[in-house]
Amino acid sequence: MQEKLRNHIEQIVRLTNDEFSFICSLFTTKEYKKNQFLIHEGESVMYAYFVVSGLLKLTYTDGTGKEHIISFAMEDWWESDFPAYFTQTKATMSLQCLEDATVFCLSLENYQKLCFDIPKMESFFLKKSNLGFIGSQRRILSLLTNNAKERYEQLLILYPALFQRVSKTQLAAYLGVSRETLSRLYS
Amino acid sequence: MQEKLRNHIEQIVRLTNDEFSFICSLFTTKEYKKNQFLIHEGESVMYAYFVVSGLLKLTYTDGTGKEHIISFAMEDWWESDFPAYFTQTKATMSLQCLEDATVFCLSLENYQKLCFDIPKMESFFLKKSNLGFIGSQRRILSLLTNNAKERYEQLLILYPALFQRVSKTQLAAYLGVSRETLSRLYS
DNA sequence: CGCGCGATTGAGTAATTTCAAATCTAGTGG
DNA sequence: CCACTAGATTTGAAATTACTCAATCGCGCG
Repeated sequence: MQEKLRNHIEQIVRLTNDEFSFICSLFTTKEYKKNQFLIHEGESVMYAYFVVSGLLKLTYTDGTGKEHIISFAMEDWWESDFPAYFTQTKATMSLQCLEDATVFCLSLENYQKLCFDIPKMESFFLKKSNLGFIGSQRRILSLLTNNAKERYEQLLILYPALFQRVSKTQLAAYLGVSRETLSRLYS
Repeated sequence: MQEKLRNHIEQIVRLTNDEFSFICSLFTTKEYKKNQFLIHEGESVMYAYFVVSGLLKLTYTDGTGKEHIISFAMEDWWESDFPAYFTQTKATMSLQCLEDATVFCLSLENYQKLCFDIPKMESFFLKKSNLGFIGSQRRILSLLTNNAKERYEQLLILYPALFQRVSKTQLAAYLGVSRETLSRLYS
């Protein structure tokens, strides 16, 4: 199972067996059931998570109680409430399972140790972070530029797998429209 | 003038004089006048820019000719069409001066050299990238959660300086509403 | 003075939301 | 095999919000 993480990292930097053993020693493994929370709004954020299997959603609940989905996290994705993780403050978002999931957990302390002890891992995280930033900008652009229907179709092209796995209600919360409007779109 | 860059970097990592001299040797300086383009859609993206002074906007023009502002870049900000910069492909965005500007230019080659030769700079860029990612996520959340009026007020709180420097038309293009709608908001 | 640019206002139109009701679907137990 | 239920999805209709297009206003500058 650790091999999944290794393959993932080695798509960007090469690792020796010793290095990878060390890396593994800094992660713990956890299993969650559908609907369980990995991060609960208002509580401390202990870990960043690497998703081995399953599907998560990162959400924010606004003042009126409406839930918005900042991102989905599937296999091979990293996810956390990063603002809270990096600053060690309370979560403003929640991270919850849409399917049973297995994740590797990395504490901030171990993240820093990883960066410090294995410079290659710092390169790895830098690349990942840049890609994450670029992805977020693409999403901003999509929200600014496209209407709900176009956003829906873009998402369908970008992540076709999602449509088998999440309800339209969840997709609507990601796209930023009401589920009724989304339902009326594909006519 | 280089001191601005040094201060900026040293807010995150400490530098020796030698290190900083080397860093400086990898940047070139350029001056632009208001309305000039640093990056033009469809052309190659040679540099990432550190803004010494002035104000830039990163824009995307959609199929109907409407311009959307992905971000403003003021003093001490890094900006580029990063997707095109990192992959050395043609720009899909444009970077243009809203005010006369002085920038330091960093080629991708020199960026990589910087990361490779001075690991501290890799740490610096990782931290910056994480902050950029977090900022983008905040913006996504704001677009999903808040209506135009709330977004306007948040922006006002976050970057009060912008309001002295940018026309309402530009602000509207950033907030994702028409300038007429923005005009009607603050009643 | 008059031009040009940005900001504002008005009126009609289009898109989206909200709330409520109806329909569909998968799983359960009889 | 069928009835039943919970959850998700769809539909309807009214209300709200934002957009477009056009006209007007305000101001600085040659």
